Amino acid sequence: MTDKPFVIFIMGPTASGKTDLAVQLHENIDCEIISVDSALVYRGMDIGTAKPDKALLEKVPHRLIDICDPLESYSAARFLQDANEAIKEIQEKGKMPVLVGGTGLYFRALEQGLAELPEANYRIRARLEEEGETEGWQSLHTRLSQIDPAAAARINENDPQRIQRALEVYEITGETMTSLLSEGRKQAFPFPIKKIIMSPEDRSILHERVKQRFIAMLKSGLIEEVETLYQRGDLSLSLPSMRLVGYRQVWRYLDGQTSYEEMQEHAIIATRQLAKRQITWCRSETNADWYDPLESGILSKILENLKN
RNA sequence: GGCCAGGUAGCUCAGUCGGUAGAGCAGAGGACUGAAAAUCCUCGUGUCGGCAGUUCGAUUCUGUCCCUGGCCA
Repeated sequence: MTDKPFVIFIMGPTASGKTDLAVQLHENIDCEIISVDSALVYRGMDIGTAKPDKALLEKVPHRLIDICDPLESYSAARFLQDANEAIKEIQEKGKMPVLVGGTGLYFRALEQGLAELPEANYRIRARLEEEGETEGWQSLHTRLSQIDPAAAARINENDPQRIQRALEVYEITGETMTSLLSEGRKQAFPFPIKKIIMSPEDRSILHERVKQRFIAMLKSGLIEEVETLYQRGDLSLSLPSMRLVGYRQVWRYLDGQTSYEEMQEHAIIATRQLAKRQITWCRSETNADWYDPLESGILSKILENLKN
């Protein structure tokens, strides 16, 4: 429909109807879909991540779904590489890439690039983790403030994950995170982007959808899905995959730490909070067109919009 | 019907030896560079169940009524 190789981003909170829109676009324009969602990459985690079902994926393939085992951890950097590759392939076929998902960091990494930082080193992380547990994270924060005062000022002393990362970067490279970041982001996105944000105007509607969706997940066998993962024996709550909204709560329930009712309530709450964070991320997007999924005739508006 | 324990923020509760009250959770806003569905930060006025009494002053003490739970009939 156009000669310019632009791409479409469809962003928005969980349960907002992003996937439906992507599928509708697929029916109307010559495009292929790339998932931008850190949760959909894991194999065997279908119900709890509200992944499009097999039949739909058959009809409308999504890239970057089911690409790693729950034992692995995916990352923004891997996404950047995978997504760029997928975009290239799709464009070579003369089609338009449509990227749809809820992971703000991945969209931003793709659009603006990432700085040249070292990749995670799990040996160092494990050691820092242990030091954090025994000495207290405040103590590691103090250590960071001696190495990289600017990073320590930016990172809250209660934020173990970022303290750990900043120390890790220094241990691997001998350079501070601040100085590496100051060199700037590499490989910014070379194509024009059409950003579409799907988000209900009325938050309470999103809350209700989240609740109904989780109840439906339980009915379709979420407990059994998590039980299969639980019984593998090699997974644990410390893994990113098992910390996902819903999985974490069901895992604790299977572990006997919470009742069924608590599990359900906590999972719904965690999903609401996720949606809120995703909306916060969307608000900081520039040049985005916002649509309310409850509004009628969105598709034709968007198709019209894409012509310009 | 009698006795006992309660009625304080959306929820669970703390507290005020009488000077109109604060935690956790929820919720809202924000941050975000190889874990991001992660990890953090900020934000607390509510007829202290109703009415009356004592008092300069009552959410706090007294009386009474209403409601909830428990025990006894």
